[in-house]
Amino acid sequence: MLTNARLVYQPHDQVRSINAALDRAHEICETANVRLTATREAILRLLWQSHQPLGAYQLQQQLAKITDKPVAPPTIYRAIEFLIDLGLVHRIPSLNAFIGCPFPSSEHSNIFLICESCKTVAEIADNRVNTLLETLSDKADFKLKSQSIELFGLCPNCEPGVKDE
Amino acid sequence: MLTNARLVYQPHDQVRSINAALDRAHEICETANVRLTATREAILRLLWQSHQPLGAYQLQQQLAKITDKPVAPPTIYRAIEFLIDLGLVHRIPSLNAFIGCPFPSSEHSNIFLICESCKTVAEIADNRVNTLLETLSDKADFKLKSQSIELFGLCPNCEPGVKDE
DNA sequence: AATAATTGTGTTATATTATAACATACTACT
DNA sequence: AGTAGTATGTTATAATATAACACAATTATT
Repeated sequence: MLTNARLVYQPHDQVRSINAALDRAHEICETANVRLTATREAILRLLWQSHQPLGAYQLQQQLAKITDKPVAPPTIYRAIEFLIDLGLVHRIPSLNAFIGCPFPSSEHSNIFLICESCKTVAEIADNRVNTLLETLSDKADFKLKSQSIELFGLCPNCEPGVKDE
Repeated sequence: MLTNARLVYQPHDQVRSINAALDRAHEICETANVRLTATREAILRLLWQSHQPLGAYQLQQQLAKITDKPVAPPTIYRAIEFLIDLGLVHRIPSLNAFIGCPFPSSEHSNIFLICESCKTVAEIADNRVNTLLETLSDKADFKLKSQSIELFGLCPNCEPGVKDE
């Protein structure tokens, strides 16, 4: 099981992990022979900085603060689409919002743990889930291509009494 | 495994199954002591008639054809909310659309098989998925409450060559 | 280096989905 | 019939997303 749950739920060295992730993103773009432009990188950084998923218009506002050159929705959506295609960002359909992917290289289908209280989203990838869903799809004669799995509940920081070990 | 895949993917006696389902819906409402009004029933019927999920504004259009008394969006959304609360209808977040639930009494979490070609949606409920997702949530110290599982791919009618047995 | 081809962004307008707020009507109970 | 609760009507608008076309930047080609 691959997950960023610990990172998301506990304090850690954000700056370092984001810089490492951005380096990784640049590599990925170089390999794919596409450009991680300033706008795209800025949006990716904003998404990685936030453990809450951000909507397109929230990204627009936050960008405006940084660059003081306001950017219109189409640009935001185009950048998001670009990042999603590379697997660097995911869309959370039930929230109409986007979140940075912590392990972009993985081909696993991703499972999102969405905290209904603090809105934090952690991510899990697990092969058994994929296998099981494949099996079920087969039984229904359904040719599975991709999937979106969203789990709603309470993260350890919001679930009272359980956190201490 | 509980599923309506066969019903959805193959021709069958629609009228009869819808009437049976509507009877069932009336029972459920009576038990819950709530009212299945004309508008609510009409929307439920439309959703059950369609194997494709319908958006709120599609429902509005279709209602207009039947009743020639046009209904505004808030009414549509209110009816949908009512039906969702009773478990008679589900929202498909990635499509911003709604679909009738074939086995409303079940407490199982539902898995949607969304055909990317014909947009037909079948539904599966399977306990092993629930169990597995529970286990994974536990490991991440996440208190699971509900879930949305959407599978994208091709239904047997759209997947070339596979259908015949 | 100049030009063409490709890719990315700006800009305007608008489509699509969803809800807020308040008024009116309907239903069930006493 | 009167009243409380529930449901719908109505108007306006919020929030999310995209179409269409112009312009700019980057890369490739000669």
